[in-house]
Amino acid sequence: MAKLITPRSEDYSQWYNDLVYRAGLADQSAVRGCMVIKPHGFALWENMRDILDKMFKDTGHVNAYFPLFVPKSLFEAEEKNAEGFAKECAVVTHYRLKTDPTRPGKLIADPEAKLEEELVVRPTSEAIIWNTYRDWIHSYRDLPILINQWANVVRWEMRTRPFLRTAEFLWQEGHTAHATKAEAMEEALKMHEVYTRFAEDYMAMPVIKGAKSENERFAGADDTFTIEAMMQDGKALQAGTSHYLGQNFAIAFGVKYLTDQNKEEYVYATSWGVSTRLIGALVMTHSDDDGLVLPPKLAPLQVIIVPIPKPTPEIKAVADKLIIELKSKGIRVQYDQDEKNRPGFKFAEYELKGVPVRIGIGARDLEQRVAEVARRDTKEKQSLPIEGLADAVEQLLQDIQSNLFNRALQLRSQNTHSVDNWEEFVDIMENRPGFVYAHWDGSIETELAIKERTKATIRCIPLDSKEEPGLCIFSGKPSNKRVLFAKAY
RNA sequence: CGGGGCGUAGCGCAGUCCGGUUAGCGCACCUGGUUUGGGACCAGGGGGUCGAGAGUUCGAAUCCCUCCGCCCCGACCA
Repeated sequence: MAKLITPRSEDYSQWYNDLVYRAGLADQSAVRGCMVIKPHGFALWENMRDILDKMFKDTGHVNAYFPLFVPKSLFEAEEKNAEGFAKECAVVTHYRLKTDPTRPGKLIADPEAKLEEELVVRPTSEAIIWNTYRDWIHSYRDLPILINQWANVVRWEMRTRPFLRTAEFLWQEGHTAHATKAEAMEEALKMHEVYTRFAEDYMAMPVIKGAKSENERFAGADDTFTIEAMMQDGKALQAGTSHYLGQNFAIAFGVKYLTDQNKEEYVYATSWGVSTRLIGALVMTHSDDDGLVLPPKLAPLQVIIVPIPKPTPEIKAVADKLIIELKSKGIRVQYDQDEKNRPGFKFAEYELKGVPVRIGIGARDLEQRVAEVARRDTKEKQSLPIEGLADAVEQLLQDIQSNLFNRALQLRSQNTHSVDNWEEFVDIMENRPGFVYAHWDGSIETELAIKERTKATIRCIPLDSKEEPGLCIFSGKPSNKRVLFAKAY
């Protein structure tokens, strides 16, 4: 049978594309830049969404929903935000179609039905939300407001890649309002921490926590906190951001409240989001040439039981009992009843889909009361007694989860360097992409010059980076700490 | 928007340069049979406005013109 997936070593980005389509995560759509998220991909997103949603609720947030369309006049209110997103906005100009008088059967936007005010399809919702918050907030007693929304947004990108960058994507966006700067900053950092925990504990994806440089900051934010992950090709992927917005939006939309001293003050804001991009991150962190490798905590299906060579009543009886035990432990498991395909085909198929554990049961196994247990991450197989198998599988799933994290962490360490001279910096970026900790003089000019020459950008100023006197890798000017450089997705 | 590539069955492709019966192959699909511990085999079968439009010609997947779409690389970006 022909190889379905381009090997990573041959062409990493083709490998990624092949995988996304072959594993049934997504399909191309009739709309340029937009994809169809197929059931397997959406199941992953649902698992992510459910876990994140619980984490948000546990930190005091509630969900709401705001409109897809933003009147242009609102959109332009916060200037930096508007400017930052303006060049990638889809705009609704008409509200009706009519048949084309010159081409029968064809439709045109009805020139009589031009909108008086054009509507921007939200690239993010700060504008519409802060316009609403103005009406909701009058007193310190109305604060804080801790709202999240699950939504789609549109950013008209020139070049798109499935999950990593699409014109329309699904995400969540938290928008909070606070009485004080300290409280808003605390919120921004708290959600940054939530994202970190989600990435590391659930996605098994180690991340570097840091602040964005001014140049890379969210348009309209005073501070942007990011989690940056390393993909298998050594490139960085921004996996989630949390913004301290200061009073920028409050001022732009006139959102003021009275303090307990009856003094009028502007509100402080945060916003934070992660998107379906995380699915791309997941794929590029763990998967291999045989297909997806999914962390058990997020895998739509955690255990598949394959009868060998095909279903029999005897195997089914054993499988049914095992399924009851596994399900009672909250494990997502299925028994493959299909008679058409042979075991080898099924093995390949479940590996492609990333199912963490496969249990093979055949007549030989039944005689000895054992089953063949195969783990997706290492491809190791072992024969284990059916007695107590559920416990062993539960343990194995945990092992896989932590092995994936450790493996990713190891890959990151191997490709992370501390660099003090420009030649070495250039050599790494050109020949063995990875994370580079280097001194930077803090200026935008230097940052842009480095990007120009090497394509590497400052991914973040790590929160835990130590004060350490040094000289800027590019300008030679003094610097007091290292920042994280990498080529980025 | 620049540079490259590609549109022929659900998918992957050959055929196009040099026009010529009924447009072909692999995978997938359907039927029957034999198989079955790592992507089975045999036999039979279904499926095509050859991206669209216009043109040249006795005759166009093939030549000319126009248009549309997609993919990759670059600029932009979560």
